[in-house]
Amino acid sequence: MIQDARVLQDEFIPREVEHRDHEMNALSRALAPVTANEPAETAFLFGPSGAGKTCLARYALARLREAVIDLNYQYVNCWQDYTRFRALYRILEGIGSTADIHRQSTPTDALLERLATYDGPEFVVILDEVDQLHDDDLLYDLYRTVGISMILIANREEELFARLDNRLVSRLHAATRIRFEKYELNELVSILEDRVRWGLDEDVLSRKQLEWIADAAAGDARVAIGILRSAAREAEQDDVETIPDETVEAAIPRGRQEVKDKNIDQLTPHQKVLYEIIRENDGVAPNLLYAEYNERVAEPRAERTVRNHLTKLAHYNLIEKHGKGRGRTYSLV
DNA sequence: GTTCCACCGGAAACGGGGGACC
DNA sequence: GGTCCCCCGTTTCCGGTGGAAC
Repeated sequence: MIQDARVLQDEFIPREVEHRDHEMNALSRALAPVTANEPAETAFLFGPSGAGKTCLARYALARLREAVIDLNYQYVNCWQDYTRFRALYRILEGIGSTADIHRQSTPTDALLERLATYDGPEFVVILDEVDQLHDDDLLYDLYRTVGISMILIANREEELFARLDNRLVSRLHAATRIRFEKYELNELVSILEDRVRWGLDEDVLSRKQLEWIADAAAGDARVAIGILRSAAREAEQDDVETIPDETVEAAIPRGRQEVKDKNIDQLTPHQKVLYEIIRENDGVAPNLLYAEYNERVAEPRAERTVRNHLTKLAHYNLIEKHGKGRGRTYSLV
């Protein structure tokens, strides 16, 4: 059944990217100066999750590396590396320059200094989920650093610009901005067809079944591939030659849940308790939520910290905040 | 329409933990 | 071993907001 499981993984970079020609051309134009050993234009990729932003950025750099012998690049997920220090540390990893840096004693300025003295080949940094950076100074730092080009990725353009200060906004307005839309049904189907062709036995799924999966994924490629992965895994265990409808049907909620579970796994114990309370009490009000949290946890954190945790849960797309002020409630997505 | 106040989130301070240096 | 410095999760403080109550 499964010939190459890698193509069903989220991190997989395909040999060709479909339905993103316009976006790919725009990104390639922005990166083109690198081929002449010049810094690329800053590129800004916006759009909903599962629209192929990260995939396209990685793909474009992979293509670029085929054309340019000397090129360094580094991928930074600002959701995980959200402080200035951590993001800089990750960036320096891209040029193998972190051996003597200690996470709890080296000053951030020392990392900046090291980056400033970098004189290797052109260096492209992908900052994914850039709106999650706690300190926007990092973007200034990188703008000022010679020899570093940036690809910035975020979900919502307006939200990001709203919190940046004017100097940065004017610079970013000059950047190449590339907007991604959700995939259309037929686009998702053809993405799935490719994955089946590259990774599974021939004809294990009918066109109709792929349409079904694509429809359930609602424009999100990550969810679509998650469902496909779940169905293929199940069918492999059952040792069948084609995937029956029942397996596809069962894989739809499971595939969605897998995407969710990946996020839940990254939560801290306190965040997991909050998620659990909201799961059990849909539409819970803040005061009740805090009270219940205090009940369940041995050493509860302050309310302000809890609010930070809730913001995090909302950003992971695990919970939703409804209403404002006294009308605020929390529920699962 | 006005007042009240629960709630939010920014900013700054605090303190734990860990490495460097003497 | 003592002291200093640094990062970072957490806490404290507080002004702004908007729905509820009057």
